[in-house]
Amino acid sequence: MPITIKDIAQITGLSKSTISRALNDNPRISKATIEKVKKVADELGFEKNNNATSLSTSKTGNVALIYQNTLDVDGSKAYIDQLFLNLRHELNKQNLDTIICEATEFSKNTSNSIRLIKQRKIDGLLFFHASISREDREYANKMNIPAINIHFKPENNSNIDYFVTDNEYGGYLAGKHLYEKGCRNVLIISCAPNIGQEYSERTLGCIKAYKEQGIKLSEASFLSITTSFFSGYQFAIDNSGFISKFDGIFAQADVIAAGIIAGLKIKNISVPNDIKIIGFDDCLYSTLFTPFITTIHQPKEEITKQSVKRLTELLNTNSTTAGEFVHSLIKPTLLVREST
Amino acid sequence: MPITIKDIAQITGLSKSTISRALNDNPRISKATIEKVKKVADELGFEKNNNATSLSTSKTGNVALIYQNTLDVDGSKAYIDQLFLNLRHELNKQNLDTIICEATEFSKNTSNSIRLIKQRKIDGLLFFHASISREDREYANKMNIPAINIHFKPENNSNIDYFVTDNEYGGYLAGKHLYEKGCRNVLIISCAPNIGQEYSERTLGCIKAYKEQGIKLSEASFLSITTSFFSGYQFAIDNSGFISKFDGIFAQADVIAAGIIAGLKIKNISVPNDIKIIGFDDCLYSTLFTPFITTIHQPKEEITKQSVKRLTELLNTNSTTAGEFVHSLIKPTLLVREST
DNA sequence: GTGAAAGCGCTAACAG
DNA sequence: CTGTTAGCGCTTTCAC
Repeated sequence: MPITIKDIAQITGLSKSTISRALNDNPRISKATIEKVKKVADELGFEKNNNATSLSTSKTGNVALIYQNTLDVDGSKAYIDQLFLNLRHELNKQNLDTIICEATEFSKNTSNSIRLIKQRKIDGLLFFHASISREDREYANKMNIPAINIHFKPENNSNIDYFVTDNEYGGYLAGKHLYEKGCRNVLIISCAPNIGQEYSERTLGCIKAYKEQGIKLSEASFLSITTSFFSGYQFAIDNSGFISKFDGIFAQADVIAAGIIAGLKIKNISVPNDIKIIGFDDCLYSTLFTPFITTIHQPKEEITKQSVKRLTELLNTNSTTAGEFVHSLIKPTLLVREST
Repeated sequence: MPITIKDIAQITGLSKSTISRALNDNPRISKATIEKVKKVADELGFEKNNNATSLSTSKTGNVALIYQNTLDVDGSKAYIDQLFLNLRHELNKQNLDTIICEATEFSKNTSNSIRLIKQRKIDGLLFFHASISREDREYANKMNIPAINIHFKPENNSNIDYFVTDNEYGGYLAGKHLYEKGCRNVLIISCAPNIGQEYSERTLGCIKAYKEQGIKLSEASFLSITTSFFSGYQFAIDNSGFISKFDGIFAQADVIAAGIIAGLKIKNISVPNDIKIIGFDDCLYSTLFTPFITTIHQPKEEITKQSVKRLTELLNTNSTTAGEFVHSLIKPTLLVREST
């Protein structure tokens, strides 16, 4: 029923191999033949059977997007789905289809990425995951399947490419901005849990910015709360006295910043008049209400663009990542709105 | 390099076909042989080359999840990603991998689902889409590829299975609840745009509930705003006078309900004391702050469970949907919180 | 510049 | 219960 190169061969009076070559723009085939073949193929609405192609070339045109089983779509990770959307769009532009999959098979507790490689369902891997197992990475390397970490720096930096936000620089930008807005006594609110050190790096950056100005931030002003709107809200209400001793807050997630602002409103503490606050992420929470939140924009466009570029390069040149891993920290940017 | 059934054949001294049969639990093979073969396969970490299997069986073990190119992940569709997460999890349980893909290829403006079918990359289709083209549906039917619409009722109901929230019933539940809470003068806020009629159905249900009580809601109290937090917020602030003539609001999306409550707070109108408000969806917006929002819970668990069940049935029995389409309206439930 | 034939790794008659 | 053989639809030597 579905149409094959054999059909095209019969119609054009050429052989199957010529059809195959023509469709692949093989230079040994004459322009005229190529055009003729493609014309017939188009008219018939022909598409190659991908399984047959994959069987002989070992290339599927698919990449896997692997995410954590525990992925929290609400709350802290509000911006992830935009990243995914971007990513699939970029991949599609490169004629790649995306198989999206949890890291492990729950029932058997076995690795989905290893399975996909073994089944020859994919050509490459994109890990959106803070703690990929060593086995997964090593198997991909061994099998010559390009693998890239996006957004999360893997706990063991060594043997995988990654494209990740430069969190320390983001923290630095936040600190510098608060300083420039006149804040001299800053409260730093990190998020828990701190997988992949991203939050401590943000803290570090902020400290650095103040150090440059000769100000040493006190350890007493670093704390950490759960990454949710409500925990920020409740924190502000319960600790308004403590908070009002500061003139600036660096909340390391917009969702927390939004919660805190809402809580402070209840306590009649005005942002940015009484206290300034800067968030991190640039996700939906930063523009829920007024004041819109000044924040550090995660460079998700750059992350997707660069990682897809790297991936397609590796796929096209058939080269391994092994031996020359790209570890890229991508600089986020300051986005000034109303809360500072 | 990768291991094949040929290797297993050599090791066990059996033929390739016996290995193939044993791995597929063919009843003609003895228990003993099956066990032996599987043991060796396990020890070698063998997985079948899916391309080879697909080529001979025409089954890939993949399904496509097709979504609208314009999918808005923030705002109105906050609960979609939970649905997707659920869906992939259910599919994975059935040993199906998910290829996730936009409906059309932007550059060529051509259908991705038709391409995937032609390329033999998938066995079935899940459309998360309000307006699938006729061509897509018809091609799937013609090629005997099961296709199912989830969440959205297709504009032309006829020739595709669907599993969709019973929106009219949801509206009815909302109306009934407001009535029981004493509201006699209700404002209905629909969302724009109203693709797939879902919002007008919610309105209809609410009207019906009041009609049962002998109350005719006035057309003057039906309006429609953009589906975003801020538009709800601004609406409330700009129209607090108008709003306070009512004792209840049915906001047909939680995100709007949340925005309205925030706006009313600014105007010192208290929810639920001065006015009661019920939302729709049960997404992250309904528990951002106090008062937590009473809402209609979209039955996403049931939608995913039922549609995956139907899909796997069709895949396993190799039957067509054609001629006996399942059109399922799944009842949402009332979730009473603090705003009513 | 094009064709014949073998092969990718499985499955499925057919045979015994 | 197991083996032999052909075939799925492409690609790719090798030949001309």
